[in-house]
Amino acid sequence: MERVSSRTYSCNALHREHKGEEVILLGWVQSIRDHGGLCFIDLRDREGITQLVLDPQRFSSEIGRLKPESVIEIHGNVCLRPTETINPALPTGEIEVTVTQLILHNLCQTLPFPLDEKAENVSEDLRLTYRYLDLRRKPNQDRLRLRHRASQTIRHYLDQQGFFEVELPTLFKSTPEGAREFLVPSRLNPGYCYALTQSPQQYKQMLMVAGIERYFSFARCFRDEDLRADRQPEFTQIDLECSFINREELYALIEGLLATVWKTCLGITLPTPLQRLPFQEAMNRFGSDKPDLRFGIELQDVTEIFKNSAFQVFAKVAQKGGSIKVLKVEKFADMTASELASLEQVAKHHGAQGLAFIKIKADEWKSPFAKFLSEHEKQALSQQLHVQTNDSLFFMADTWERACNILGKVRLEIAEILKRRGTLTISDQDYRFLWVVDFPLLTYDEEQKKFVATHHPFTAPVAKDIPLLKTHPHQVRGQHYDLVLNGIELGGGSIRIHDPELQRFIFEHIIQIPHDIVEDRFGYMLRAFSFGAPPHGGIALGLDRLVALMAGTHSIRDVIAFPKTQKGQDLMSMSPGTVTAQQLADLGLRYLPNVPSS
RNA sequence: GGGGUGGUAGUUCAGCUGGUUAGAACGCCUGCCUGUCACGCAGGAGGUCGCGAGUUCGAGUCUCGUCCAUCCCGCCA
Repeated sequence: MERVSSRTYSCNALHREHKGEEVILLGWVQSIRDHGGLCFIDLRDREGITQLVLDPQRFSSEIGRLKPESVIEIHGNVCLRPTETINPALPTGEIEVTVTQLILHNLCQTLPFPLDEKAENVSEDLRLTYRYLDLRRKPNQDRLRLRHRASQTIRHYLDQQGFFEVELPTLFKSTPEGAREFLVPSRLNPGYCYALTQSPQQYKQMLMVAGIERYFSFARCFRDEDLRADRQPEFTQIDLECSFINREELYALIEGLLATVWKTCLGITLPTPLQRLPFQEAMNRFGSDKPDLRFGIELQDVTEIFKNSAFQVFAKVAQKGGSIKVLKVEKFADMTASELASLEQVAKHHGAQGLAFIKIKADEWKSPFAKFLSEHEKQALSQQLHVQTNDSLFFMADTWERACNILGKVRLEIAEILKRRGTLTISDQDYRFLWVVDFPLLTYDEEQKKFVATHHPFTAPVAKDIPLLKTHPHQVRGQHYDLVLNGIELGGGSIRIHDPELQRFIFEHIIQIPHDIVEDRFGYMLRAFSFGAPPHGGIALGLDRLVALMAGTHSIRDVIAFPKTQKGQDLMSMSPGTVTAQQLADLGLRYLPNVPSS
């Protein structure tokens, strides 16, 4: 292979002012158009495309071998194109480079899949196997470029705000309360394991005790759970923590961050401050703790109306302290059987027995349970929901939480249907941020028969609710906040507990972790909090999700250079891979007999 | 752990109630072509129908199992 010459321009740089210049370009062959007596090559690099013109006689051997996506170096002269052949679609469309020398640096084999727009339809596993090829495509290049720009903007902003970027360990210890973890056996400590950090939560709190005051990092986080389009086993969080901060200050800080990123990367001015919604209200109105506010169709509560209904399904729920929630969809009485079926499927998918509905027609209310509806109930519904002819109503009767949740999913599916019908338009460019606040500090776990932390056990209770901890723990609100955008949770955080006595009380008496286990896992934290711990709080934002939303894609795989499949594999490098018996022996490990090994 | 969808040429797909030699487009190969930029024209090669059983005179098509991918539920403090 010949030596690479110094590149004089990128493939997006040359214009008519460069006419006559001798240039050296390097890049990939995007396309070859050989006309017999004249040959064009589109040369592409990261920045753009330049058209090359070659004399096929002079370069016959090279052109004969050349294939798309080969890497070449050319020396040549910038020429103006004949006026009628200017390509206005190309920034370099006024010129072309007449090639005097062509060096083939790397020949490309026949591609396993096309790299043009058709690649969008190619199966993802094939594209992931050849990820280095898929990443050459402009949409993917643009997404990584956007991710870079967002990261740099965030770094700069946080630096301006007085944050230190500190790298924290990813080898930590197991904290089994949270997500399933990746374990890393310790060779030097046989029988002991590290766990890869689910988040650097405990370390960053220690930084606050250490007097760093303001910390951030792009934290790699690891969770060994089943994957989704918006979940990877390893992902990146914008992780930050501040001392001497209250919730209001933190909201303002993050709102400033988002506004800066949106302005810099998308050219969009975000209106701030962002909307806030208490958890209870979010559930009651949207059936979700991460509501999509780009459309209305809100839930309403009609429990009272059905307290004494002849419709036993509803009456029983109402009498037992459950809730009956309803969605009114205007001008939807003409829903098709398949539209109704898809809504029922969503409801059942999330654990409902069925989906009760009423179609409001001019002459009557059509519903499978119409015969149970009294005139009084109809009137009450009409009045409360402002029902009009051709509206449809969807009901869910269950515990408050389940009724809200399921109808919330139905609400999202209704939006999808209305979008398909063309009666609802939801733009990807419509960014509806909100803070969801006032979460309950504790959630009762039916399986474990005890309270668990709604978010994590370090979350501080709202100060005036602290007395309720002993008497009415479920009423205690946490100083937690979730940041939500268009129905997607971007992240969450809280003001933390910095009082060792309160922290110990919550560990041992509220979430009932035995004393010795508390000492083993969290003893160092409690000790640290007794050596002058500042009040502190923070947040972690999912960088992958953030960039995915900015890029207008719903899959975070699109904004991660080398994502893993749903089984957690990297199809390109074929990881995870097997290890030798010797490697296992070094760690003091052995697979069980039924596990295949190399 | 559970449910849905998909797997046919290099790629994307078609292939009807089971029935001759499994097709199309793009890509690939060969030849021709001096203004293309989705170049054009002519010709050609290319298939273990994911894998394994089964039903059948006969299976790409039906059944069962299995593998892979993907979407979702559980899970993700």
